[in-house]
Amino acid sequence: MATARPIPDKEALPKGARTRESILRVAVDLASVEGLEGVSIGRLADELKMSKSGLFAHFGSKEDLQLATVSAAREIFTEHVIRPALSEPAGAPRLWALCLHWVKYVEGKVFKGGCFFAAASFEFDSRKGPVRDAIANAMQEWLGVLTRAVEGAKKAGHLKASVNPEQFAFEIYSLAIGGHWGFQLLEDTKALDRVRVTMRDRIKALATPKCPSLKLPR
Amino acid sequence: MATARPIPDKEALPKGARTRESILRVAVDLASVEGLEGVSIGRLADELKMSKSGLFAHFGSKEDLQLATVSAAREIFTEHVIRPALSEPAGAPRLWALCLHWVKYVEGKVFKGGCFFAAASFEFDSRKGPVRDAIANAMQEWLGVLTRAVEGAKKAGHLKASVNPEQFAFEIYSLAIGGHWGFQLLEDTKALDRVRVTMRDRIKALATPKCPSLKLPR
DNA sequence: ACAAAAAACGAACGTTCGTGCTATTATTTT
DNA sequence: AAAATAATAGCACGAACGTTCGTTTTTTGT
Repeated sequence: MATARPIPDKEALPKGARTRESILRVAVDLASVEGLEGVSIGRLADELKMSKSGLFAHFGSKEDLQLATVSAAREIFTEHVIRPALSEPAGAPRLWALCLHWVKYVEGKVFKGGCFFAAASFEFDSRKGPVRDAIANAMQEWLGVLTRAVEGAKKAGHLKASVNPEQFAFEIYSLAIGGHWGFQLLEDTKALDRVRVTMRDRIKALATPKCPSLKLPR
Repeated sequence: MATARPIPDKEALPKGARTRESILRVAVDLASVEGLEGVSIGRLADELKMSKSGLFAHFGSKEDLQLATVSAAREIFTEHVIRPALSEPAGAPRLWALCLHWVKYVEGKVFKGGCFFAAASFEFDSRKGPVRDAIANAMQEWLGVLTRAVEGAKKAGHLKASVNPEQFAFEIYSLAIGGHWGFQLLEDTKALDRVRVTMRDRIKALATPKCPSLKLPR
């Protein structure tokens, strides 16, 4: 017979998976502040009020924990930046939405220490191994999303035919990471506003008359 | 009487200072790869074939070692990027020299793991304390150097009067850090070439007819 | 050359690191 | 409700961490 409760809406996941998720949610936050290598199992266990060994059992090793953390961060990133932009029409609006959502994602402290991948990228950029590869992979994909958005804007006739999508996607990415640096390290509260303006200026400089207007928020 | 050796040219520094220097030279290299927090005293001592305690005595604490490492890195950065550019005439040539020397400094692996400050910036960007402040300070100065170079280029009539120096300096910085990311993390060997081209394009887009030509190396 | 000072060492400290085990609880499934 | 399974806790390990201390070696100034 079925369970007496007619509302099986929530928590269909088994206990283990739920715990795992909450561990990873704390792990990504911690990693964005202390770095991925700086997230120790003991520290993580304290934060979650569980035993080191109990937590450890969810992952076979520290490296597996790091890989799981990277992929958890990837999902959160997709959720906050990529997915909302994909619901915008292809072309300049979608490209612009990617920019705006990225900035909002940093501004809104989705991760406590700013963008997880900004930290992880520069932490692992001269190492070897699967963790570095996972990070590089995620970033390659992100750059790919940006590149395709630029291509889409070209196809929609919003950007000039002379635009090089890889080049321009890289430029936008650079502005994003530069803004992150100004915001987080230099504590320049205006940094992210300026990034939005600069991004818009750059898009407009390469736009055709067909390009719809790009609105700054608020 | 003077020493028998008539060539007292080298090593006027006392022993302690010389050792300290060689420690810090290894420390910055190691930090550019493993991160500043990742440089352990034991590891550093192994690398230099000296005892942990002997090395430790040169610095009162790990934090002091980190601060010394930051300022050693700062000197190396100045030597490789800022000083050579200052011998160029103020204006677009000096701004362009800053760009080129920065790229060369990354490309030439002055630090084993790429730019020390790229790593350190993103490692400490959401922490507190004197180490973070020292890094932020150095980066603020670097941004200042870039900003003044843009101002100089405006004054020389090489850049349009409409150029906002802070804005444009930030843009150049962003391209630099973006290039570092492509080069180090994505292992894109063309990344730095593309950065040079993009930087030149951006300068030219804001240049007046008076602006001298900016040559790409090789 | 000798005495004073500085530098380097070796051992030990208390912690924390990642990682095994073996129990003991919770949760599912029957 | 009982049996089977999964999740967590407890404890211990060897290694590495930053740091302290007393001793020995090396450099320096006279």
